[in-house]
Amino acid sequence: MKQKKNVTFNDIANYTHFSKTTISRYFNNPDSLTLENQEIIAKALVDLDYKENKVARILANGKTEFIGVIIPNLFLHYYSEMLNQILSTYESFGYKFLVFIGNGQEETERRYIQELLAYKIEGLIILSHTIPSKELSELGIPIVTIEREDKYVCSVNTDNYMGGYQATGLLAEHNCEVIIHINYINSPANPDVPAYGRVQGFLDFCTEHQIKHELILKEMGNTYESIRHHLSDILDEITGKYPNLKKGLFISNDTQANVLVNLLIRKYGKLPEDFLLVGFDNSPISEEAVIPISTVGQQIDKLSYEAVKLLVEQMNERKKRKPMLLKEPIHKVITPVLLRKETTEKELGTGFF
Amino acid sequence: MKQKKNVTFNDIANYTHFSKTTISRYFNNPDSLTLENQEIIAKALVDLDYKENKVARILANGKTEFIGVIIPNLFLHYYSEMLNQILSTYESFGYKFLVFIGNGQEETERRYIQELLAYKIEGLIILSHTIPSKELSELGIPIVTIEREDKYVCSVNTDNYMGGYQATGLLAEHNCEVIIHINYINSPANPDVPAYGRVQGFLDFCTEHQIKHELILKEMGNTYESIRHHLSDILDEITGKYPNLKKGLFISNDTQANVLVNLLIRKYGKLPEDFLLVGFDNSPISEEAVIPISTVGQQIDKLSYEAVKLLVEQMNERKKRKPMLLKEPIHKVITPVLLRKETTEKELGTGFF
DNA sequence: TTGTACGCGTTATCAC
DNA sequence: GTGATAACGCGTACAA
Repeated sequence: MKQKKNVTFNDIANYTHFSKTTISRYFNNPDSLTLENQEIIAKALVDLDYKENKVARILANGKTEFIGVIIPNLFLHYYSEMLNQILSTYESFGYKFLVFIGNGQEETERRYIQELLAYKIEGLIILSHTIPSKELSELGIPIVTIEREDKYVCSVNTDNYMGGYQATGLLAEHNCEVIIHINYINSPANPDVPAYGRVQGFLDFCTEHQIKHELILKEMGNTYESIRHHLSDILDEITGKYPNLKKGLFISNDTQANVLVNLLIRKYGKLPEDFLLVGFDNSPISEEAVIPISTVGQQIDKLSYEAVKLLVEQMNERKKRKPMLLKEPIHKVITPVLLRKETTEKELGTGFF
Repeated sequence: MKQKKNVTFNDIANYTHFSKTTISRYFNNPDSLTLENQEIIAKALVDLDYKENKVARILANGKTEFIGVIIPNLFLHYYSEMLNQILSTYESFGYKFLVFIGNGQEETERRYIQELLAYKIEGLIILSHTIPSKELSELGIPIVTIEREDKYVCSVNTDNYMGGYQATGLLAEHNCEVIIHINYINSPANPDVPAYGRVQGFLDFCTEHQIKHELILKEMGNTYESIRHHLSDILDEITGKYPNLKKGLFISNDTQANVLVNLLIRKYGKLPEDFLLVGFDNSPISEEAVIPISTVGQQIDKLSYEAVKLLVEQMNERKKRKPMLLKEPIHKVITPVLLRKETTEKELGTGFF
C-alpha cells in the first residue's frame, strides 16, 4: 500500500532499546525521563525521521482538538472576517477547525453536524441561522453561537441596542431634525434575533430625546440591483416627505448605506447638506465609499475570541472527572464602536466638494 | 470520563448476534448481506443510537478524507471567495478541509504544515506565497497551488496574460490614445508569479497594435490611506503628462481602481470623458463603486473546483496498488472573463451625469 | 453470506 | 524512572 511504512513508537523503541511507553512519555511528560535518555530519544527521532500521528493519539485519548464551525457564507465581509478571526485563535488555543458553509437548508446543515460529530469534534461554533438553538442544545457537546438566536445555548453577541442607540445619537448630535432607520429585519416583533436590538436602540433614543423619527422595515431582496431599486424608491419617498428638514439616515448595514451614498452623489454630484448617514458593520465598503461612511463597528476580533474562549472553557470542564455542567447558557455581550467618518463629519472631507 | 460510553460495532454485534465484521460490512459493503439482516442491523442502529466514529476508521484504513489549506488571509474578497468555493466542493468530493491562515512567516507556515501532516491529510492546497514550491514538492503528499509560484508542484492559475490582453483590448476598442497599466508587482522581471502575465499581456497588446502606453510599477503600501496617497500622485502625474489624450487606465485590482474612480469623482464631480478604467478581480467593489468598474473576473469557482479535482485525482492515484506518480507537475489554466461596466461603457450609466 | 484474528499507532493502568 | 499489557473502534485477510 504505502510507499514506506510510517515510523512508529515501536520502531523508536526498538532503535533505542526503550519501551513504547517511554517513547510516549518523552512526548507527554518528558520530565519523567532522565536528560540523557531524552537526548537519546531525540536523536532517534531525527535518525528515523519520525512524524507524529495525531489520529492514533485521538483514538487513544479521545481528544481531537477539533472545533466544528458552521457559517452561512463567506461572501459578506462580516462572515469572512469572523472566520478569519476564529481560525486565528489557533495560535492562542491550539484547536483546529472543521468548517462547513451552511446553505440555509436544515437537512443539509444537519448532515454537516453529523459529519462533524463523526470526527469527534469537541465543540461547535454556529453562525448560521438555520437550526433552532433548542435542537443545537440537544447535541450533547459544548456549543457557542455568534450573533443569532441563542435561547438555549451559549452565545456571544454584539450589544446591538447600544449600537443602534449610539448611531442614532450621532445623528442627533449633528442636529438632524428627523431620523430615519432603514432595516431589513423580517419581523420587527422578533426580539430573538440579536440584531433586533438596533431597532430598539434607535426607537428608545428618539423617544427619550423627543426626536421626530421613522422606522422603515423592508425586505430588499438578494441582488445588488434589487437593493439599489428599493433604496432609490425609499430615497424619493424621504426626499418628498421631509423636503425642508435635516435628515439623519441610520441604515442597518454599510453595503446599503453605500448604495444610498452613490444614489445621492449621482443625483446631486455631492452629498447634500441636509443628508447625514450612518451605517453598520464597519465593513471595508464604509472606507472605500466615495464618501467614507460613518458606521458602527462590531468588534469581530473580540466576538470571535470570546466565542472560542467560552467554548474552550466548556470543553475543558467536560474533561474533568466531575464536570460542572451549565444550568443556564452563558451569553456574552461585546460593545460596538462608533466610527465617525465623512457622511456625518463633513470636515473630514478632502475639500473637493 | 465520558458520560456514557460510545456505542460501538461490538455493542451492535452483541445486540444483533452478528459479528463485528458483519456490522462493518453493513456500512462498507451492504450488498453482501441479505436484506433481512440489513434491516435487523438498521433497526439495532436506531435502538442503540449508534454514532459513527471516523477517527477509528481512519486509523484502520488510513483514509482521513482531509485536505489541508493554507491561505494568506480572508480580508481580500479574492481569498475569502476562493475558500468559500473550496469548502463548497465538499458536496462534490466529500473531502473535509483543515484551514490555516498563513501569516507570511515561513516558520509559522511550516509549523502549520507539520500539524496538518500529523492529522494525516491526504493532500494540500496552497494559496499562500510564503514557501517555495521546491520545498512543498518534497513533502511527499499531493499538492496543488492556486495562483502562485508553482514550478515544482501542480497548480491552477488564471490565464493572466489573456486577462491583461483583454483589458488592454477593451481600452483600445474605445479609442484610448494612451493606455497606462498600474501594477504593484515587486519585480517586473519575475515571471514566476502568475500575475506577472497581466503585465506581459498589456505590453504585447500595445506593441502589436502600436498603441502609446506606459507601465507604472509601484509598491503602494498596505493601508488604504497609503494607496489613496500614491494613486493621487499617479493621477496628477498622468493628467499633467497626457492632458489632451484620451487615457485608458488598466489597474491591477478593483480596490485600487475604485480609489481612482473616487479621486476622479471627488475632483470633477463626475468621471471625465477622457478617462476610461478597467480593474481586475471582479470583486464586489467593482459593482458597488459609485461608477461600476469594468473588470477582468477570475473564475474563482472554476479555479477552486479544478484545484480540488486535480488534487483528488492524485490522491486517488496514490491509493492504487501501483500508483503512477507524475513525472512533471500539471498546470491548469482558467480563462478569465471580461466584464464591461460603466467606466468603459458610459451608456450603461443611469443618466444622472 | 458470515466469522475469526489481527493490525492501525497511540495512551492509560498498573506493575516493578 | 521504566516496562508490559490492555484498551481505543474499525477494517480486512483469511477461513469457513
